Amino acid sequence: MEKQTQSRRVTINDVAERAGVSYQTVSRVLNNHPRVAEKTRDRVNRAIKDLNYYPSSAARDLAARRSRVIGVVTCSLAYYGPTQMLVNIEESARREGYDLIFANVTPTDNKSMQAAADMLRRWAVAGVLVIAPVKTRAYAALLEEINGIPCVQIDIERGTDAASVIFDQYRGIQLVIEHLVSLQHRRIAMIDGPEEWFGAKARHDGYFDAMQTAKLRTHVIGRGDWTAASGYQIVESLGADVSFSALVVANDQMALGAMHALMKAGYRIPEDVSVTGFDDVPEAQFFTPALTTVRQNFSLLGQQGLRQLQLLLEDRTTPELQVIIQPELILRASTATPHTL
Amino acid sequence: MEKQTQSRRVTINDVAERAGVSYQTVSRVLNNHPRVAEKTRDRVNRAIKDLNYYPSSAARDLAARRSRVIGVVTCSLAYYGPTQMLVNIEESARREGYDLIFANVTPTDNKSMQAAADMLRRWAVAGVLVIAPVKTRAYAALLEEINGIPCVQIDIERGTDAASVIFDQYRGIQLVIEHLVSLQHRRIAMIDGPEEWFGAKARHDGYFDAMQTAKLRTHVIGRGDWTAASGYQIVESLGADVSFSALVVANDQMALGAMHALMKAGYRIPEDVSVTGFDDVPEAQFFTPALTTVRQNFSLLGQQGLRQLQLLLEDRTTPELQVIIQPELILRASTATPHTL
DNA sequence: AGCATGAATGTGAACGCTCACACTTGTTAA
DNA sequence: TTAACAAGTGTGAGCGTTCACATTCATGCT
Repeated sequence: MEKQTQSRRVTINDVAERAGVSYQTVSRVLNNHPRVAEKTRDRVNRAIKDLNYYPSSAARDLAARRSRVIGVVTCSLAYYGPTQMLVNIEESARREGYDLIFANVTPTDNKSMQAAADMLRRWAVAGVLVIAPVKTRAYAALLEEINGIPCVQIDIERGTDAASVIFDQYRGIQLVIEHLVSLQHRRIAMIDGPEEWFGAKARHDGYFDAMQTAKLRTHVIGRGDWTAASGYQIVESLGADVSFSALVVANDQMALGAMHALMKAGYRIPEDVSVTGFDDVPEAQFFTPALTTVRQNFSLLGQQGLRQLQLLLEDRTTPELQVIIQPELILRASTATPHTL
Repeated sequence: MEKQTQSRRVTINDVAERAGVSYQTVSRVLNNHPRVAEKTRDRVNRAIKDLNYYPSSAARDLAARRSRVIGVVTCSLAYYGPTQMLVNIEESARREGYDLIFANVTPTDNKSMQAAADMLRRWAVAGVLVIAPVKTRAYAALLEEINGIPCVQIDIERGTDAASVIFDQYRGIQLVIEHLVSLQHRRIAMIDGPEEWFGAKARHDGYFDAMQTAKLRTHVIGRGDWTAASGYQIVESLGADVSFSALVVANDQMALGAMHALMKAGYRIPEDVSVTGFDDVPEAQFFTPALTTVRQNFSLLGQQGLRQLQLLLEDRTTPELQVIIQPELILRASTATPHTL
């Protein structure tokens, strides 16, 4: 590795000169073109190493009129789910040789959406992955704005007529209800998540339909905002009116808050009330008591998201429009047959 | 907004033609050059809107030989801290008009570091923010590799001789010890975080020095890996040997696990044992009992990180090399004067 | 021997922008 | 009156690549 005398950038021409070939041959080596003699290839790679050369992505994208950048639009990175999605998408993308440019948006903020769309257009990204767990006008505007750019939506409404990857959260809650029913629970209440979230809707619907199948009365005691605080408040506001033996909560954090409030009110878990969560955050196992919950495979989600996008990029057509990933019920200590029986 | 007949990209020339000016004038408008007549500016902006024009960032960066992209290198996005840092950095960067390209690395994995360095060089980023809470050879290699690119390190060793922003975690733990001492605790034990993490070291040192100041014996009962599981195991492995009235845990998750194990062994918190955490994750308030912990201002961290970087970009010199952000003690229900007194 | 074939390499132009400079005006000061 | 200046605008070149095509050279076939 030589030091450069000037701070001028090392270009493909410098490499070509050193290797004694034309710039085009260097370009071929860079792009793994098959018709380069082994010997030449070695010589070029040698020169690249020696000069400490890095191809300019900006120049490549400009000249090739296509980019190797994927845009990721996320929201609500404060929550467990979206963060996991981002990390796993990044991993998949890097493995496939894409760079990631990323924008975090506020689902209700048109400004942030416009900024994200601007960025995606300016960089002429090859494709976009939008994590859109919420239904808002701002999201619709974003999708409209990037119309024409291959796009896969993550964690969106089931049945959406667009390339997407989702978890089967509806089924996830059904697994929970089936489990509780098998434990002899008959009075099963629920705490919903925020109305605008697709996931909250799916979990709600799963509860309703499973309860109907089991011929049980539904009882939604409140709607939280995913935070432990809201779960706590909903249970606390119930006062002495805990007329259920099991409480199905739409996510782990709210379940934590709910358990906290139940125990404060003198209820034992699971002896008096069983509680379940959703997401299986890493801490759930160590809540008191350890939480029965539903696990989602984020790694698979990331992979599938990128795969869908690549299919779109290749032949502009997807075999399955919506990939649905099945969740897994995780049994722990917060559920049991009620003692009142 | 007109539809284009061809899918050819709208360029600066198209805008120029429509506005009846030269491309250079359009460029001036794009870059807010002062010497453009108001009327001309309006006409150009009009044309931009009409044609739905987005300047090509790739072309701009190439021509200008400088980029408006900032690279962010993160690690351990599974944890609360790094995620918060990323989100807040993104917000600050966007506000200042930078785009963010991002790479998540594994601190021990040289491959991932090399991939990150590659990306940063290929994009000729204006600057880099490295979240480096761990001391590893791979990180050192990364910093070496991007030598020459303005770089601010986040959450790094105190006293490091490089532009950086950190939390005063040493002081944070001291606040905890002072609090416990004021509650009459004398046998205060600690659970450390993983050895390679700067934060774990700072928290450990803060404990040692504060205990010495209070003339108390130190007692480290174990070293966890930040997970609730490890906190649980450390306390569980103690068996009946709980010879302390207060347990200072290096983060909230491990504190959760520790509390779980303590309660399972029949100890009441805080009556028998006080427990404290660190980070103030959103759930900490709803642990059972609510956790006394230390809060860190991530928003400020993001702002300061970007500000440091901008100073580096502007005059290549920083007034203060290391910005230190003070933490805040959050008192909750997991600490009290011990009943044994 | 002559010629098509394919592998390996080279050449000019283009991608969409910014930079440095040059050019037109109209206004001000000597 | 005339130079000097500043405001506003335009022109040529170049950033570091890839693309389409052209060229060279060895090889095998008739």
